Amino acid sequence: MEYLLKKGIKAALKSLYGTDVNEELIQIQKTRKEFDGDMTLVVFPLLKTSRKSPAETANGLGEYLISNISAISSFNVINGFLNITVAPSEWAARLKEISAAEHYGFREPGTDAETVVIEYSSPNTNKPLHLGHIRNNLLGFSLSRLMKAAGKRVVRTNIVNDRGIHICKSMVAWSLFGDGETPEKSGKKGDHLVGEYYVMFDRKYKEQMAAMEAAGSTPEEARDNAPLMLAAREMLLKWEAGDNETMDLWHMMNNWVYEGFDVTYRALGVEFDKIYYESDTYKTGKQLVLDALASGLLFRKDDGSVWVDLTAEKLDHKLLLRSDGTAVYMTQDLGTAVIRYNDYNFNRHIYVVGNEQNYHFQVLALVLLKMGYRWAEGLHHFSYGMVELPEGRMKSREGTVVDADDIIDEMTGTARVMSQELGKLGGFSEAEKEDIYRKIGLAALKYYILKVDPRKNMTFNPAESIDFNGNTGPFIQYTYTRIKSVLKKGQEAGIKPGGSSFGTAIPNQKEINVIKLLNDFPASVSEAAEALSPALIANYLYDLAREFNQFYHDFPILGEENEDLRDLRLKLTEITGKTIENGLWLLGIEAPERM
RNA sequence: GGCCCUAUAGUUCAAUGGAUAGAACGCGGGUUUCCUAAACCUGAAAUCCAGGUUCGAUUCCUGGUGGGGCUACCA
Repeated sequence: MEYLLKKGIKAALKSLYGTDVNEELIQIQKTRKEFDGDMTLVVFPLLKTSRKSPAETANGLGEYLISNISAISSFNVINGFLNITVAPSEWAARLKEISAAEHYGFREPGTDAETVVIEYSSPNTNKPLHLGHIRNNLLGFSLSRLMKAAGKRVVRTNIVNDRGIHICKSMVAWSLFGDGETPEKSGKKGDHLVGEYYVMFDRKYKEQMAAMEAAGSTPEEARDNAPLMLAAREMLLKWEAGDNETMDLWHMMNNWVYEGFDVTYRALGVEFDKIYYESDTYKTGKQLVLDALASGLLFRKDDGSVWVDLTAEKLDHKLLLRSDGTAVYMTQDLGTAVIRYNDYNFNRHIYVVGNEQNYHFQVLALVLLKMGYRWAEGLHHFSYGMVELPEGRMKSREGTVVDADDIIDEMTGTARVMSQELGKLGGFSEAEKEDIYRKIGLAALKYYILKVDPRKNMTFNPAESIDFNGNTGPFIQYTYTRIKSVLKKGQEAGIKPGGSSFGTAIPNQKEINVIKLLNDFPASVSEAAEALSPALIANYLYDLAREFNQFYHDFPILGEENEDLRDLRLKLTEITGKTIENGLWLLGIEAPERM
């Protein structure tokens, strides 16, 4: 419709002023609610062409459009804005078209579809997932669905940071103080158990340092020579040497963690197609670095460490291999990227990683390009802001971390309390009720996080918990369940939408408002996929749910006597339901039948 | 010090360079004979400061100020 209007305006300008105007000057936007009309042309950019006042120009164009385009029923001019009204019957026709398209808004991947690899989650195996990981997982998962809906071939991956000194720390602490504790014996979730030993390491290490300093050591000596640190370093060396006992311990503890992570991932509803482990990729990275060094692309310092010089790119020197030849983070990521390219031949690779690593990913792409990998141009760091608490940043050392499992439980619990207060779940079994509470609680959590512009830091206040009213996930779910309920009642009453006369009724303004939004859905999906922004979908859904509720509140649907009108409204309801369902799917939020 | 991100009602979030800056929570009023009141209606309340570009700036540019991040032989 917008395209039609644009064409019409171009023709109007040609006919009125005899000029072909650059399309960029024809700015069409949605008419703001407080004015009459559906679409608005901003006439200011056209004044140079018309050489007339804004009002005259707008009126001239309006007259032309109204007599040349039948779909346009009227226009008005305010302050240089030409508000154009599309005939209501035209909107009814649009609704009919929309209802005819089964999966409108979602595209099937063609044979020439881009392959997009999306890496997200990327946990360390020394501690449980926290609130920051939740934002990461939700964004990554939703992005993968957006990409899929936009017709891309999507590979969802996860890289597990399963090696390094930090992993050895929890292994050392468990060996020394664990007394054979296991998840089974303690009843603790595996990742939480391992996390406790990581924290214990840090605490005991600090005690040792304090004792050494009290005995006359300098802080540096204490830091480097505390028995626990020596033990952790020794264990890392043993690990790299493949020592059997160490490897067994490592496997055992990592498996505890993976079992714990799986529970959290399942609760969050996120999935992966392929999981990579740094313990598998770091060697490839090392080899890449050594090859590049041999080709003279890198340089070695006197102490034997290997560096890349990025001063030409306005960055500095970056370490790629330690003086003892071991790999660093960058080394592993180089290896992982190359392995992934070999695995999937991707066109694009999206890394969902926090913005504190902007520099890291800038360097990663540059180093790969320097090594001659042209595909590195397709690497994209999807950089999101941190989740802060009202007291400030979460710090694991200070114990101000919000645990992912805890927050999920808390949200479900809040949903349970709210639901029971409303008391609308009569006739459901306990298990069914729990399932609904879980869906609602998670929707609240997911929506709360996804509706925010990913680039921005966001504040999460666990004490106040999350709203279930207003611009929230449960509000959208609620709207969906109302729709389901109406459709069901209609069915029971034998009212079938879409009879032969469907499309003859003329929608009122509130109905048109809903139709307009439904009409926008496909564009919103591709826009959100383009902009990598689940927040756009979230806000779209809220608009739609609100607009629908306003219509729903004022007009009867099943009780409407006029069959054509009832048909229109039922169809409108049905399509809104489908659209909300699709939109929620994009956000990874479940749509309950009842709540 | 250098580099990057960010600043909007009391709070949490919106706004392709366009009209009177939208919502939600909270606060103040209302609306249930009717398909779900987790709803609907309604009131008060905001663009960090100073310049610049533009017919027009919350948006773009410059300079301040505040907040955050990076600048590790941690990951």
